[in-house]
Amino acid sequence: MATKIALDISQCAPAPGIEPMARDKATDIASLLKAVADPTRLQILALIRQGENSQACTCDLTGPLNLSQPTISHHMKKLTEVGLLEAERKGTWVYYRINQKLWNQIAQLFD
Amino acid sequence: MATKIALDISQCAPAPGIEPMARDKATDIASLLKAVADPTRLQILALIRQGENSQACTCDLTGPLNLSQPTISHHMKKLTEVGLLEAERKGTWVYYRINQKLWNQIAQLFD
DNA sequence: ATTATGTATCGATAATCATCTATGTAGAAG
DNA sequence: CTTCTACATAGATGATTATCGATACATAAT
Repeated sequence: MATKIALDISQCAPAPGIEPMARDKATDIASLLKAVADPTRLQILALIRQGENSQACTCDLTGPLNLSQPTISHHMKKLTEVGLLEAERKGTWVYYRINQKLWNQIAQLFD
Repeated sequence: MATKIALDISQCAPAPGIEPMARDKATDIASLLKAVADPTRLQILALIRQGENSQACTCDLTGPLNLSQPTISHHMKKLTEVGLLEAERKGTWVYYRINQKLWNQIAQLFD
């Protein structure tokens, strides 16, 4: 005798063909966004953008942000590592500029 | 006899009138960006955007992302707390949609 | 050489967080 | 009422990280 199979229509059935964004890509984008997702670094970026020639050195930032020089240096490294800042040494100073191309690419992530 | 004062031109002298972005504002923006700056949540958002009606429920995501249900639930909460996701209950399911207005505002942060 | 200024690195610490298992809650169906 | 499915919450844990003081490195000036 044939057993009746309950056709359970109310099961969660995610679309089988749906593939998530590649984990590597997601991790890369997350690293970039993580660099920006910090209040101090947002303030740093804003200060650089409004600075003369859109650049600034570390010592320009410790005062306004009321943070120690190693802390600022730490943030500059984070932002430079992901390519969002570019550094140029001039004498004792190191000037940081924003990588506009990468900056624009962030905006495009949210189109 | 007048003493000669050394005019030390090579001191770091940040522009005095420069005020940094308000800390509260920076913290708010950082909170929003922190919610997005995670590989799993980026995958979740991408899955929702490519899903039917641009929405998805939790059980649609555990499979493709290979994560436990509580972990997915945790991420949904994070995204909902900052307003990036909106939840609607329909029976046992909870459907999540993206808040397009806020999504667009993120892009405008990088104009 | 020595000193002074700007920057980077090191080591430590406290806080945040992504993930899990276990458990609780809510709605639907028998 | 009991059971099943979907979702949420609690507690624990290991990893990451923002910050600092101390110290090292780099460049310029005396």
